[in-house]
Amino acid sequence: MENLLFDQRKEVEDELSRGCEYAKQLQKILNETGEIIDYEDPVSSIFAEDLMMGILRSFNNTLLVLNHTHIIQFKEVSEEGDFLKIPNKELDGRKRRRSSIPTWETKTPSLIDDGQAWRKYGQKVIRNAKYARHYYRCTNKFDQGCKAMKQVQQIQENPLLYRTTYYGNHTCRNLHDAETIILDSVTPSDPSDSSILLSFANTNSTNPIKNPFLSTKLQEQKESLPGEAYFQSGPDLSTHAFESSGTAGLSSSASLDQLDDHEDLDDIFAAIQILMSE
DNA sequence: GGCATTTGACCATA
DNA sequence: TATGGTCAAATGCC
Ligand SMILES: [Zn+2]
Repeated sequence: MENLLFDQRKEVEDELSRGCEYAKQLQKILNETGEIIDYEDPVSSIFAEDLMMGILRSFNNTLLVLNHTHIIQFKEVSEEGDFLKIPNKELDGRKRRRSSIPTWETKTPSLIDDGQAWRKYGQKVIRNAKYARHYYRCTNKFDQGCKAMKQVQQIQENPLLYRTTYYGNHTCRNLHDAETIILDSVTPSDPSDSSILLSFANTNSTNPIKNPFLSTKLQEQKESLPGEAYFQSGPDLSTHAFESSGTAGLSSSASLDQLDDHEDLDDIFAAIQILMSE
């Protein structure tokens, strides 16, 4: 028992350290000090995206270890074809990107507050699907022109499972309390001191981080998405989830040509530019 | 009043 | 023309 806790703690610490490293590197890239990113250079593009995925994955894994009742699978959505494709016509301008390629999706046994402000704008019964699909857009769509969207759909009952598909990235900022995530630049001094130096500074001290999947708070849904946010999972299940989520790893060797169609990078860089211009 | 959700109508696309 | 995505009026919540 004691050992198990110890092992888990080790895993948690490793994941946190890794996430911290990713975040630091990413911060280095995004830092106000320089426009290091060459927006035309696909290599640095991939690098930035990989770092982001690394961060998310590390925090995800941490969550799995800490609370194995949550099973979250990340799926990096490359153009696997399962999804709606961009109309193959000559792009007819860069404006109307109706249904574009999702940036990523997760499957969770419960609805998760990803820390963003979403506004529901539709709900649709999907043919051949048992459960309706729910459409959300960022609350700041109009005041800040944020194009982030997501769709949530229950995909099975027992075990309860929801799929959340994200489209685009947030270009909005939380004006009121700009929740800037500032990584403590202090070097991880003493490894024997088990306190991991992953500190997030925050202008206001109420809510530490608004990071997807760190919060376990259940919200939304009243009637349509049946509540019953209750589930159980055996220990093996969580272990499996942990392994499977680790399989992907960082693949910065992803073929470059694949990314050509990856318009979503535009959105990422739009967000970065906004971040840097402030 | 100001914002969020609900829900049928409307629209774009294949 | 069927399906999925979005709009917007009605409604609800604080
Ligand atoms: Zn946003």
